[in-house]
Amino acid sequence: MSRESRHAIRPRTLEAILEAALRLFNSDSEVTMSEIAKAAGVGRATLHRHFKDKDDLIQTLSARCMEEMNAAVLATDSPDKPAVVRLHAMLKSAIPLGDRYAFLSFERMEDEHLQTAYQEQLNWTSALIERLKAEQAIAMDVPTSWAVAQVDQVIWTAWTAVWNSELTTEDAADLALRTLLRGLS
Amino acid sequence: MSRESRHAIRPRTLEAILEAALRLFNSDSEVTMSEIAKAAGVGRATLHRHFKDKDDLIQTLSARCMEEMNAAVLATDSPDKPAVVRLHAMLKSAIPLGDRYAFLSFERMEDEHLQTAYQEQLNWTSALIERLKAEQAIAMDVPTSWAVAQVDQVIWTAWTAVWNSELTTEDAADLALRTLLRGLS
DNA sequence: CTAATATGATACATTAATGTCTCATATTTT
DNA sequence: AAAATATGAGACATTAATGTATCATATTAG
Repeated sequence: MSRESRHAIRPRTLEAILEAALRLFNSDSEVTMSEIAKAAGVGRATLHRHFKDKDDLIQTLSARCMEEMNAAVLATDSPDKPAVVRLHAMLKSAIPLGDRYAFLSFERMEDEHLQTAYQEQLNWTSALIERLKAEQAIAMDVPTSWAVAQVDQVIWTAWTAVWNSELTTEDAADLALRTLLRGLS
Repeated sequence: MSRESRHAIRPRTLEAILEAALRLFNSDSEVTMSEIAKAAGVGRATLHRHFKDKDDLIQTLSARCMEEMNAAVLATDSPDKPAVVRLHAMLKSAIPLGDRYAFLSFERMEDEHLQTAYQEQLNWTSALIERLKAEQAIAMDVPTSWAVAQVDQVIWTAWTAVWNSELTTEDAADLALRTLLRGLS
C-alpha cells in the first residue's frame, strides 16, 4: 500500500484481499488483479484504489507474511532452552504458516527492506543450526547452508502434507524434526 | 509444438528456444514470448511460427524435461542392485537436471498425458522407497508419501547448492543420500 | 551453383489486463 | 438520524502482450 490512500481501507476488505491473493498466488503465480478481486468478493476498482499495481499488492502481502512468520516463530521461541527444543517449537509454529513461507520463497523480492528481513530470517535459522552443532545434535561437517536449506524445504514439505490431509500439524512437525535431526546427524 | 508446422524448425533454433525458455521460466514464471525470443537470439516471429502460444511452448518444454529426466534416471538404474545403490545413482543423475525438475514442479500441468508421465515418475520413486523399507535402509513407519516428497525436495536443494557453487555435483549427491538415509531411518 | 526454405525484421491487428473516473449505494461514524 | 466516506458497478482510455502477414536475407539441401 505505497499509495497514500485517498480512501482508508476497511479491515474486512484488506483481509479478504490479502487472503485471496495469498491463496491464488500459491496456486498460480500468473494471477490477474481481476481474479483476485473476484475471489476476494471485492470490486476491481476497490483493489486499484488501495494498491497501486500488482507489485504493490505483492509487496504488501510479502511484508504481511514476513511479519506473521516472525511473530509466530518469536512468540514460541525460548532462547534459553536447548536448540533441539527451539527447532521443534519453530517447526510447530512455522508449518501452519507454510503458505506464507511458500509465497515468500516463490515471489521475487524486489523490495530492499524485505530482502534484508528475509535475510535476517535465514540468519536466525543459521544461528540455530550453529547451536545445534555446538550441542552436537547435528554433525559439524554438514554445511550450515545445506542445513538451512533442509529446514526451509522440510517446512514446505510438511505444510503440503498437512494441506493434503496426509498428516496433522503435530505429526508433521514431529516427522519434520526427526527427519532433520537424523538427516543432519 | 502442437501446430503442424508449415516450416520445419532448425535444431539450433529449437535448442536455443527451449534452453532460454527453461532458464527464464526458472528465474521468473511471468516471462513474455518476446523475452524468450530475445534471450534465445531468435526472432519473435520464429517463436510464433513454431509454437502456437505460450502454453504450447510450456507443454513442449515440459515433455522435453520429462524425457530427459526419465532417460537420465533409467540410463543409470540397475534394478538388480540394492535400493541404496539405486537411490544414489538416481540422485547423481537427477541433481544435474535439477532445473528440469524445478520447471516440472512449478508449472501447472494441464496436459493429461504429461500428468500421467509425472505420476509415473512419482510411482517409480515410491517403489524405490518401498524397496528401501524392505531392505531396512529406511524406517517402515515413515509414510512413503513423506519419503517421496523428501527425495523430490532434496534434489531441488542439491541442485540449488550446486548452482550456487556451494557444492560439486558429487558432494551434493553424497550429502543428499546421507541426508535422506539418515533422515528417514 | 541453384533451388528450396527457414529465419529476421517489420508492420499491423487483436486481445487481455491495467489503471482511472464517476456516481449510486452501503456502511460506518458522530 | 444525519453526515461522512468506503464500496461496487460500470464506462472508458491506455498499455503490453499476443498473434498474423509479408518480404528480403541467410542457410541448407540437392
